[in-house]
Amino acid sequence: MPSPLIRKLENFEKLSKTEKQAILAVSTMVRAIGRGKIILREGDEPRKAVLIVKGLACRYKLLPDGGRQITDILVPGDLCDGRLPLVHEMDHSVGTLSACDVADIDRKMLLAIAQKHPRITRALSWTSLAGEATLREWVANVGRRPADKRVAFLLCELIARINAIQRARTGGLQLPLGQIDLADAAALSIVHTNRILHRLREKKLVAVERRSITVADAEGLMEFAEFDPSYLYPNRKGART
Amino acid sequence: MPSPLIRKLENFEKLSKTEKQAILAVSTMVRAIGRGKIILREGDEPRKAVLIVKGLACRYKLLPDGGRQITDILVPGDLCDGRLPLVHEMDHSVGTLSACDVADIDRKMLLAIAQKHPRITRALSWTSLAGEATLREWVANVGRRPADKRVAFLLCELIARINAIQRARTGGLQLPLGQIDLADAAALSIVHTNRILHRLREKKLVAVERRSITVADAEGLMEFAEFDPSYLYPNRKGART
DNA sequence: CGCGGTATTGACACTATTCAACATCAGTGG
DNA sequence: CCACTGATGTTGAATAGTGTCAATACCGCG
Repeated sequence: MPSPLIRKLENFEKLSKTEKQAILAVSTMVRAIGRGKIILREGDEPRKAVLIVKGLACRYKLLPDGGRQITDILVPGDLCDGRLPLVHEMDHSVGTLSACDVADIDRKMLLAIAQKHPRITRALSWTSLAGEATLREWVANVGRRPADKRVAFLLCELIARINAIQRARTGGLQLPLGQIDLADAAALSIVHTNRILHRLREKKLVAVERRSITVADAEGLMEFAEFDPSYLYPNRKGART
Repeated sequence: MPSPLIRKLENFEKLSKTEKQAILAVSTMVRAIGRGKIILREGDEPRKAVLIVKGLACRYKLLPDGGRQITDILVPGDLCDGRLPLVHEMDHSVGTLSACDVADIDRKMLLAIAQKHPRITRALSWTSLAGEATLREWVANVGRRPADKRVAFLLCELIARINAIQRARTGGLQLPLGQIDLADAAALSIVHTNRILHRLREKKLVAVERRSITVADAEGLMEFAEFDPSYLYPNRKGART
């Protein structure tokens, strides 16, 4: 499988063979991580950039009362520590939601590549913009949507983002996502998340198994959630309805 | 008053006289805007960067059901359209929460300055990182905090950010903020926001007037909200508790 | 002076949380 | 290979927290 990072960047900027090669060259150090593991901890100073190659991960914050709020889900092609040219202290943690393959990327090498290939830099800037837009969408989602649409919205975003880096999708898409994690992302209790999922299942929009949710009717789910994916592509004009 | 943008950037990078001059030179076109006006509309392609010089503004999204979710509050020194080197379509709107003075900054000029002065570019990158961290904090705040701490948290962030660009603070800080706007930021109903404010007033933490909230006891409010401002300064190490 | 936006208050409905008990599954070690 | 065990999922009932509705008060502005 080609690097999902290339797939992701090419959604924003067409890359030359040389540029793709350069990206491939830095993302060779792939290692497997189990589910529920911590990749980066709040307060850490990340030494290397970590690329999600396979599986799902998330950014999250722990609250004083022990609660956890997931602020972003990472799909293959996503980099853990957002902006590259700067070292900093993590304001949040990153952990896996499923078993993952990740690639460790040396920050200096990544920076060197970015400086050599302006198109890559620009593509990375786009991903950063998309990331910010996604966060705003999450604030609105968590703050103002009713629970059922909120959960549906999250699932819609996930399949949209995964589809953007995986071609040739056929039928439903299975997400390796447990209900506890879904609850922490939707800012709902586990019990309520469970009930909402059952409701979505009754509407034939999703199928639920242990630690996996299959989107059965992506069209219907998007309609139900009133999902407009244009925020994921800040470079495309007029995509907005 | 010196440019609040300089104040803000100097929280991240010490700037030379030349650099300050350069910033001052591009932010001369100041104009006044009334309260409740739209500065940038979702879907627009912003032609110029807009700097808040005085007053409060906000980013917000409108939802299909007519609701409004504020995703970020802009204080003096903040730029409306986040990232500079890129033109794009707004995924959200920007509007004023109080009467404001804003400066229109030509994007090309700003870009030219950034290219000439790496320290300015770096400072802008820091502000961008801080902005992302703030958004994550908002997701956690709106998603997981009880209503009273949520409102308190918002007020704490506001005074922290305003204090960062205004020296010589004495006593309580008055925020020109109506309850409707506060409700849209906290993701609460107007009625409930009103009751929460009364509760905070009973605790002698704030004073409420028409379209203005005065933080009477900043220390107490921060303690009550469990507010840790370190996310606002991603460049400072070890600030985290 | 009247009008519209804002703030306030009470009653009520509803959504979501909590608690608790139980079912189920996957992994582990004996 | 099986039994144990801890994590996950499921369900019902009681409760707390918020939202909605509606009526009123208030203020600034035209």
